[in-house]
Amino acid sequence: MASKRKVSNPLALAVMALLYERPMHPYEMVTLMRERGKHESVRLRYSSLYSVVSALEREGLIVARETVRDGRRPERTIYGITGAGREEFLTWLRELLREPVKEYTQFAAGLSFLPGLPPEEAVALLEERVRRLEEETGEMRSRLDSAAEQFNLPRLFLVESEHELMLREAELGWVRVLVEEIEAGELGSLSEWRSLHSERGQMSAAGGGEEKDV
Amino acid sequence: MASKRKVSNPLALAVMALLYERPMHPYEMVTLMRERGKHESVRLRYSSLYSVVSALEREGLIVARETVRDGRRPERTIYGITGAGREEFLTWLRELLREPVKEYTQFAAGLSFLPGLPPEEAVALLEERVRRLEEETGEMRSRLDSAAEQFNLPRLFLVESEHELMLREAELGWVRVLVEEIEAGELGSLSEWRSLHSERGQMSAAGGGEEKDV
DNA sequence: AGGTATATAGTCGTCTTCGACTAGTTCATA
DNA sequence: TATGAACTAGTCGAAGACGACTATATACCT
Repeated sequence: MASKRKVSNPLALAVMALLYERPMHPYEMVTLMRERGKHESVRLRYSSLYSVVSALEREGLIVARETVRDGRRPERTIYGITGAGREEFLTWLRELLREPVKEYTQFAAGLSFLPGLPPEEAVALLEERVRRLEEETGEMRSRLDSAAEQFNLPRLFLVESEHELMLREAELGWVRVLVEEIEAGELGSLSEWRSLHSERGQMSAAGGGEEKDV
Repeated sequence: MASKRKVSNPLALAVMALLYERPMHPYEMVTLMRERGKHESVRLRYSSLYSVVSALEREGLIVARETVRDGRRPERTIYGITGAGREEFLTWLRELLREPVKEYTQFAAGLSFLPGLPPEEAVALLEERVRRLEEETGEMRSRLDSAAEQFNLPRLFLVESEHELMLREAELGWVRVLVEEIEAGELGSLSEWRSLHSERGQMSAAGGGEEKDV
C-alpha cells in the first residue's frame, strides 16, 4: 500500500474533490477552497495549482472540457473529472484516513538541537512559544465556535479545524510541562548542560551522547 | 522575523549542528545522524544532503577544508563551519523554538474531504487508523524507554522523540473520540451525510456548505 | 574460489514547487 | 476624471527535492 502516486501534491486531492462536484476552471477552485476554508488544511499556491492541474490532465484524471473567454480577460479552461479521477480520489482519501504517516515538523527539528543552546535560553524561548501558542489556540477556538454557530454548519465540515486545534493544544500543554521539567533538571543536570557551552561559545557536543538510536 | 533563509531545508540545520562540533565529510554526517536518531526528526536523503551541503558552501556558511582519498574510494571532502554559519545556526534554532509555524499534514488533508465518503466507511477507516496508531505508539514508547535506560542517556537528547510520541498519542485519543461522535451523529445527521452519496456514487457536495471561512 | 549481501560514498536527471512577475478590470475616492 | 487599491487569472524561470543508479570494498558463507 501507499505506493507512489503519479500526482502526489495534496492540492491534487482538493482539485479532484472539487471537480467531483462539478466542472470548473482553476481560479474558481481557488475561490471555492478559500470560501470553505480548505486552504487551512491544504497548502494552496497559484503556481502549484496550475502545475497540479496540468499533471492531473496528463495522467488522465481530469480533462479540459472547454475554454471560455470573458471580455478581454485571459481565457479560462474548464476541467472535469474522469472515471479514473474519481477512483483515484477515493483510493487516495481512504489511504490518508487509514494510514498514519510520519511527518517531519519544524519544531521537531528545533527540539533535536535543543542542547545547542544553554538551558536558560532554551527556557526563555520555549516560554515565548507558550505565549504565542496560547494566543493562537485562543483565536482558533473562537473562530471555530463562531463559524459553527454563524452558519450553523455541521461539525462534519469543520473536523479538520478541530484536528488542528487539538494538535496545537496538545503541543501547548506539552511545552508548558517541558519548561518546568527543564527548570527542575529532569532532562539532565543543568550544570552539565551549561558546560556544553562554557568554552568561548564552542559546543563540545551539539547532539549529545554518541550512541543514541531510538 | 522568520524572513526567508537562503538555505531553508532543515537538513541544513543538522549539517551546521554537526560541523559546529567538528569538521567532517558528508557521509560521516549521515552516519552520525543515524547513530543519534536525528533522521527521525529531520528528513535525511543522500541526494538532498549533497545539494544542501553545496548550497551552504555557496552561501559561505560552511567551507571545504580538504579532500582526502582512501584507497580507490571516491574522494571525500571535509567541511567546516564558518563564523557566519555558527550565527545562522543559532538564529535559526532560536526561531524554530520560539515561533510556532503552521504545518500541513496528510491527515488534515484527508479529514477535509471526510464528507467525500459515506459515514460507515469513514468510521471503518478511522477505526483501522486507531489500530495502527495503537501499535505505533506502543512501539515508540518501548523504544524510547529502552533507549533511555540502555545508554542511560539524559532525556535532553530524546526530547524530540518524546514530542513525536506525544503528538501521536494526542491524535490517537482524538480519533477514538471522533469515531464515537460520528456514530452518535454528533458531527451532523447521518442520514443527511449518507444522502450525499445516494445518487449512483455521485456526490452532491464534497466540501459541504458554501460559506465556511473559519 | 566463488557468490552475495552489506556498507561506503556518492552522481545524475527529472519532476515538483515556489516566488516573482504580468496584465487587465472594477471600484472607491479625492 | 485621474489614480491607486484590490480583485481576477494566470505565466515563467530558477531552485529544490527525490528516486534511481553507479561503483568500490569488505565481510561472510559455502
